[in-house]
Amino acid sequence: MAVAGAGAAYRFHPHGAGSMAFPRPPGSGCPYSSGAPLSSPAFGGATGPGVLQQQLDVLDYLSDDGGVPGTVGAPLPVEAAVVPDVGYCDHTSRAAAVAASGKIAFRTRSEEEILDDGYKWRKYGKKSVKNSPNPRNYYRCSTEGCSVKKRVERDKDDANYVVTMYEGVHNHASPGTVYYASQDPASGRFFVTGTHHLAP
DNA sequence: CGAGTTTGACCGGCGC
DNA sequence: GCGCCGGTCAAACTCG
Repeated sequence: MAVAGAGAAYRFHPHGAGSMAFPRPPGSGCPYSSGAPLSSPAFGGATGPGVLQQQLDVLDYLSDDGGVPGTVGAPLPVEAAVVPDVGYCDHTSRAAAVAASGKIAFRTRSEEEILDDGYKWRKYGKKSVKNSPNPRNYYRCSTEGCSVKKRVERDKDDANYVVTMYEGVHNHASPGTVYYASQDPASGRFFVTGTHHLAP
């Protein structure tokens, strides 16, 4: 896919989508590779003003039905459920389907299982699942009227990674967290280079 | 005391 | 039809 090379940054804004025109037709090109929202040059690992460097340093796009890594996909982890413009850097129909369904999964290298994505989540269940030694945790957006859910579990192959699956689209504004990511041209994987918590 | 978490029970979907 | 499994519910519990 036509993604800019190392250091090219993706800027994800929870409210940046403007309208909720979702989804954009696949194949219309990656809005990020064309430059628009990610013209922020402060990336490539640099921590710009207001950017909080966090421990999330690796992202892996996963499918929504089993977490098969490797597909170069939406570089949008946390904001995926918020910004409909997710998944368009992935030109596979599968990823488009994932985006269209409001489901997205990704893998994050983090010590923390709960990533601060700007929303408030309420845990409603925990279950150990087959084929994984780690339990899966179930969360619901605690905002009244919002039915977005997410599942969080440790990667069965590498406990250093947390697999998060979002389902649904928030119907409300979030306190706001902007995620910055860039892609490693060698591996094709996306890296979170920083986050920016917006003022409420 | 209210909000959030824990945890066992329950339910529905799916494969055999 | 049956059993397994993932997802959800809800009562009890914890914490601030």
